[in-house]
Order: sequence, then C-alpha cells, then structure tokens
Amino acid sequence: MRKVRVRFAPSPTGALHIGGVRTALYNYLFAKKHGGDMLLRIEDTDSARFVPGAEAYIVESLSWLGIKIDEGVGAESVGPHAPYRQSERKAIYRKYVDQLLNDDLAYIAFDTPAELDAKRLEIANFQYDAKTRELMTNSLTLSSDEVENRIANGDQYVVRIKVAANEEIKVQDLIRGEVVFNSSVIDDKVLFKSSDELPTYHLANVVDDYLMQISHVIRGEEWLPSAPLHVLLYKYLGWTEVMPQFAHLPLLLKPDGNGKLSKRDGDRLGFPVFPLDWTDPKSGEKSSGYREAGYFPEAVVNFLSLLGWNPGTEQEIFSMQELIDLFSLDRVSKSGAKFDYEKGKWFNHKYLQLMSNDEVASIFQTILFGKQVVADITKVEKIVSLVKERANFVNELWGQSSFFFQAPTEYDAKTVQKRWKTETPSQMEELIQLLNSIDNFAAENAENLVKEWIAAKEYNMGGIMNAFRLSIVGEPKGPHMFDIIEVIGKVETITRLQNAINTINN
RNA sequence: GGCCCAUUCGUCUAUCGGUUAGGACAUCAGGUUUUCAUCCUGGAAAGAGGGGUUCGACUCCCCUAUGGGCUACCA
Repeated sequence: MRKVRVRFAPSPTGALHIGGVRTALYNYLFAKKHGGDMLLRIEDTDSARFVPGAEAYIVESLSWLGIKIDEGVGAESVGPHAPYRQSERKAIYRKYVDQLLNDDLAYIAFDTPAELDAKRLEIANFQYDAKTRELMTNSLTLSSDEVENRIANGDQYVVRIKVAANEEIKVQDLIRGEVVFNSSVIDDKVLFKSSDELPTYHLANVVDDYLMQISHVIRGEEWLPSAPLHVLLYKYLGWTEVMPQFAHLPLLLKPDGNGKLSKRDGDRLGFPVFPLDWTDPKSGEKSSGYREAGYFPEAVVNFLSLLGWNPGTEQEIFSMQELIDLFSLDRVSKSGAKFDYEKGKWFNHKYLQLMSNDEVASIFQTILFGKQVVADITKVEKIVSLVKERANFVNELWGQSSFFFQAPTEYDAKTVQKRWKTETPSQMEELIQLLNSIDNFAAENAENLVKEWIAAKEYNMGGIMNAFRLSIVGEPKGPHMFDIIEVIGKVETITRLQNAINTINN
C-alpha cells in the first residue's frame, strides 16, 4: 500500500476562507490518521490574482489552528520536491506540455479572448471541443508552417487538451462512489498559456500531484466537475497507475437562505468567516477572524470537524488527537452544511470551561492591561473562577467582572427604583457598621453574620441583599454577593456602600 | 440552457430494510441561583412529493420538485 500523502493547495488570492480551513483540516486528519504526510503547495499560476501577504496569512492560519505542515511552504524542512510554489516551478511544466503536444493529445490555439467572446455570442452555449475546434484558429486547422510562423512572429497562443468526443469517463470518489461523465461535456481546456509561460490550474495541479506523489486528493465539491478532466490528464500523461484517489467534500453553505458561505454573510450576520483578521492590501477592506474574535483554535477545529463529518457516536468534544484517531472519509456526509455560528460559540464556551483558571486568568490579565487595570494574578484567578462559566469568550469576562476592579460610577435606574426604598439608606448604614466589625471577611463567615443580623432585625432578606448588590455592583447582576466582597475586601466594600448612600436619590 | 452532486427536527447530524426515528445547537416550560448569567430537568420539533422493489422502506431503484456546484487564457 502506498504511503499516504495529501496536500492542501490554496491560491494566494486573499484571506483563507473558513471552508478552505475545513478542507485543510480534513486533509490533515486523514494524513495523520494514516501516518502520512501533509503538504502545503501554493497554486499561484494566476499572477493577475496574486495578493501579497496571502501566503503568509495561510501559513499563519494553519499554524494557529494546530494543523502542522510536514512538507512544502511553511514546513520546518521544505522537502524533496521543492519548490512548492507553482510560480517557481515554471520550468517543470513545459516538458509535460510538449509531451502532450507530441502525443497529439493537445494542440496549439491562437484564438484571442475577443475572438472567443465573439464565438460565444455567435453560437449559443459555445464550447471549445471536438465539435467546434475545427472552426477555430489552431494547429489542427492551420498548416504547421503557419503555426511556426505565428509563434516565431510572437503571436500569443495557448495549449489546449484534445478531449475525445462521447467517451465515458469514470471518477471514483471516496465519498460519493463512482461518478460518470461523458467526455463531450468537457471542453478543450486551456493547459498552458504563452503569455506568461505558465500552465493553468488543471495541468499544474495534476503534474504536481504526480511529481509530489500525492496519494489522496481531498478537496471541495466545487472541483467535482473538473475531476474527469484530471482523470483524463492522468491517462494522457501515462500516469493512471499512480493516480491519486479523489474525495470531494460537501460545501459550507450560508446560515440563512441558500448558496455558498461568503465573506458577505459574515459581515451581514456578524460573525467571522476567516481564521484571522485580514486587511486587503489593495482595497484596505478589513475582515475579522476567529482568533481576534476570541476563539480558541481547539474550539474552531472541533466545530469545523463536525461540519460534514462525525464519528457516529454522541460525543461532541474532541481533541485534535481524538479527531485524528477517529477520522474516516467514509463518514463524511455528502450534502452541504449550513454554517451554524451559534454552535461555534457553544464550542468555545465548552473549551473555556475546560480550561484551567490560571490559564484563563493569564489571558484575561493581558486584556486587563489593555484597560489600564493592574491586578494581582491570584486575584484575577479567583475572579475567573467566579465568572468563567458565564462567558463564551475570555473577552466577555470583563463585562462579567468589571465591578471587581472598578467601583460603580452610576446605578442602574430601574433597579434603584425597584430596590432602593426610603428605609434602605439607614439599613445600609447598619450594614456598614456590621461589616466593619467583621475581621474574617471570607465569604462563608461574612454571609453567616449578615444573615444573622437580617434575621435578628427581621429585615426583608431580598430588600437588603438587592440594595447591597446595587451598591457594590451598580447593576442587578454578578455572582454571589459574599464572594464579591471577599475579593474586593472590607475597605472597598464599605467605601462603595457609603458612596451608594451618598449618591443614590440625591 | 447543459452537466454533475445532494435532499431526516429551524440548524449540524445518528440510522448503513424491521427503532416509541437518537443526540447536539437554537427555542419553549419548570427548577436552582432571593440578582443576572450559568447549570439541571422536561417539552415541542424531521424522513420533499409520486411511483416501484420487498413480508416490510427514511434506508434500494425510477420520475418529479427543490437546493447546491461547475460551465474563463480563475483557482
């Protein structure tokens, strides 16, 4: 059995889409499951669409997510098939173009884009193929002298594959089974263009997969229609024996309505569709990423892994290693999955709860620094333990705990109206007296003493506690009152109570 | 238009001919928390339609419908 070698082969045309991330993830899981290699190859044969920074973005994204590249761009050691950028492999492809030309399996065509457009207008559903190639300007209709003259003359040309009419082409897909195409629906695709001496995607992809000994091609479903062309290329080049196995993944769809998930959906519905923040170098347009939105990479990986695959059990939370152990292409679903952002948040919530308080505290502390809040790490850790379960993201912790660090500057009007009665100020004065006399401010002790006082005075428990909370927090929210005052301490507690008495209703 | 792929609760999905069609997210109702949130318990919620095949179809086949992808000198 052949060594498993898979590749992720994006084009550096912008930020890596979350669907692409999932494709990379599935490739990675499959490779690691079978002890194989994961390659990263950059498919930049279209210089017009090249975007600076996109490649670095892709590498950083995969690294953040914990998808390790064994070979190619971004790998620790580049590998035996370098270079792994197609633009740097220019010299390699020409040989195979010539081979196809010599074997009469491809031909040279001179039709300009304008002429092709004209043909499309002239003939409805025009396709450059066995039926129409005789009508066009190419090496099949021109004399060989004429062809040579034109090339010598500097005329631009392309090399097209010569697809035979009406033959069955079978694609074996690991997810979908056998898919049969009729060769007549495939056009004579351009394989190479003289303008930049570069192959197009199809040829470069097949040649590189062959040379890099790729065993499995795992890619998005949008490639299924061109799979028969690729099968044909393997056949024409004499490589059928080592042709990789194909697996076409279902697409990620819009959360609402229909269609492929796009950047616009993220903007419209308010969630990231990219792993990392990205600013388009040309337009300056910004897109938000999962990392900066506060997601843990493990949560994103877990979430994406289950969008189109599941192990058949009711387990929901998986480490990368568990995913590797469990992954199997025959458990990948066939139909597209609508992107359910709410579930993504839930995954992050789960991972936040799983993370230890000191880990969360150290992340939270950097957020606190950004807010000019300096706090001892043990105090931050204690606060994290009290509010962590309320949050989906570390960056939500501030909203849940700011009152630990800052006294309220205003008091929620509705709560004041509801909880601050005429007798409240004098009760709070009494509470101050009581708290002042307590030496052990640990939550349990303070709670017992305060409750005893309330009972002895026959005060209303809710009336006291809610006014107390309003004084300390400023709003009707937050964890257990006595946990809060234990953290902020006696002096601060009394200060806040006094401040509330002085401020509210004045 | 043509070709290809797909179709189970609102969403992600389990089921690989015989099940009260299961789980999760979201939602609703109770409970806990004298706050808010969390959490716990429970409820509602699905086989696109029509034909076959079969003792028996969500499951296999065909048709229809719907959705999606592709249809460039882009990937």
